[in-house]
Amino acid sequence: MSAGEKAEAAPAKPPMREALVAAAFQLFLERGYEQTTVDDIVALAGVGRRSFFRYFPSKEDVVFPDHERCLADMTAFLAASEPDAEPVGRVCDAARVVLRMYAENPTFSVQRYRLTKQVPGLRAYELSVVWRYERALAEYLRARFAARREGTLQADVIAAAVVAAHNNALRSWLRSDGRGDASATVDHALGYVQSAFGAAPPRRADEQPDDVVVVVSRRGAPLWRVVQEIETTLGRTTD
Amino acid sequence: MSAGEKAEAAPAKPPMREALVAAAFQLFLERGYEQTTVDDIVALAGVGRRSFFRYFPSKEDVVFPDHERCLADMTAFLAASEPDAEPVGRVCDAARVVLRMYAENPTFSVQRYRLTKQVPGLRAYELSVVWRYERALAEYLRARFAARREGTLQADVIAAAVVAAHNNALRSWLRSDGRGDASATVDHALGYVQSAFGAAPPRRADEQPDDVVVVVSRRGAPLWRVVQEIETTLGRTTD
DNA sequence: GAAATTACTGCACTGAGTGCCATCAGGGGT
DNA sequence: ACCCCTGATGGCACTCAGTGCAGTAATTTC
Repeated sequence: MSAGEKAEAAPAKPPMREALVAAAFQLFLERGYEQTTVDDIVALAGVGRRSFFRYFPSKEDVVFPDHERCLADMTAFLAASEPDAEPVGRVCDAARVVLRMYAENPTFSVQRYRLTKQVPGLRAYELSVVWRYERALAEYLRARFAARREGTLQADVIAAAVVAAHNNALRSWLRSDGRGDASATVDHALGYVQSAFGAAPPRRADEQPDDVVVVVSRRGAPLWRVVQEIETTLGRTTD
Repeated sequence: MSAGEKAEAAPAKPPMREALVAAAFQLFLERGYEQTTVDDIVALAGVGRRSFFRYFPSKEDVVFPDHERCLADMTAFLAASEPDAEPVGRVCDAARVVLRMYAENPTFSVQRYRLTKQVPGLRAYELSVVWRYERALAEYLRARFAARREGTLQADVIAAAVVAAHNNALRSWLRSDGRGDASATVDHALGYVQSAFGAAPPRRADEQPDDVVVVVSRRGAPLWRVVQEIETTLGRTTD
């Protein structure tokens, strides 16, 4: 109302949207999500109730105001991939696009994390948001794996693993109130996925592609230990 | 519906619950989920509206009437694991517990699949159901991986991969109207996950624990191929 | 300056979900 | 038989999210 903003930076971005988000979070933080009605929000923002649902299809959407744009960004990022790019590494980079969105507003992301952590309805909504990211990754991988026999299976599994690793790192960062290094955390988590699915981290041109690795194992050790050994042996060479 | 079961197996299961599910699905199938109100359902079932919400906390829950029990079954299955069981194989078996629930009622599962596929609200609800399964698997793995450095990360990623593989196989089976072999499909999908994360099939006691295995690999091959090679070399000895 | 387009508001309505109380069945105990 | 207690049910009124429709103000366009 009283803010005399000059309309020049954003291409006619409606300030009402931001006002609604601000009013909503103010109320959510001071009395909780479920104790806040949409009428409360629009009353604080000084707008009509109908306008709220013009900008946000549901009450939950106001908690994730930028995910629609972020999903579009990620999809565009994947669509802009070079056709010979390494697929697993590419979807890992796509996950980093999402992480950047979170890292841009640490305080907002932490507030939202606390909210979604304790409101079951918001957790469920977040799942549907994350699911759309996962589907976008899986669709990209399916297209790239079309030639493989188990292409869609591998695509779905790898997409799920990438999202899980991303979320694990993201939550760990959010739990630290956004103080740690988000990029490093997520890089590490995605490195694990890449090592598991053999997305060979891009090998330098000067390396010998025909190197031979010899692994010796007692059969008494569980297989997963052997595999871990091999993973570190093979994976560490370039990391 | 017409089966005149003697009340001896189940401990006094309320028939009202079944009646509500039957009435709900009848209406959902003939006019669609969103075109059916709770009042319609209770009118057809001949019960009071309040009773519906006594048995199902929300309208969505009537579509997944047995998932609560199934989740309890799966949790119990994991809790009953022997402490030295191979963790990844164990969560794969837990996923098979869920699959069995679907396979018990193929026609019902297929009907529900068609419904959830085209109703966004139900898809979102299914995500929250699946998420609880995934969390149960992840919690089990976290406990088993407590000693590892990256235990929680590995647990989350593996749980997500198992769920993704299970869902991929399950959907493939549902898309075939429940005609194919659900177990074989899911076994194959879970085999991929096990090969990626190195879950060893249980080894017999009469084997030599001190055998030595040598694996040779060109570095040019993707890691997952190497892992597959190792898995067959080590795993085939007992399977 | 009129017309058209757009952004916003108000109002009434549907439908999900909840709290409260009345009712009715069965089971013991006396 | 009687009463009491408990648990399952039904009925009602209420809140609140979300929608359709109509009306109004602001901005653009000719």
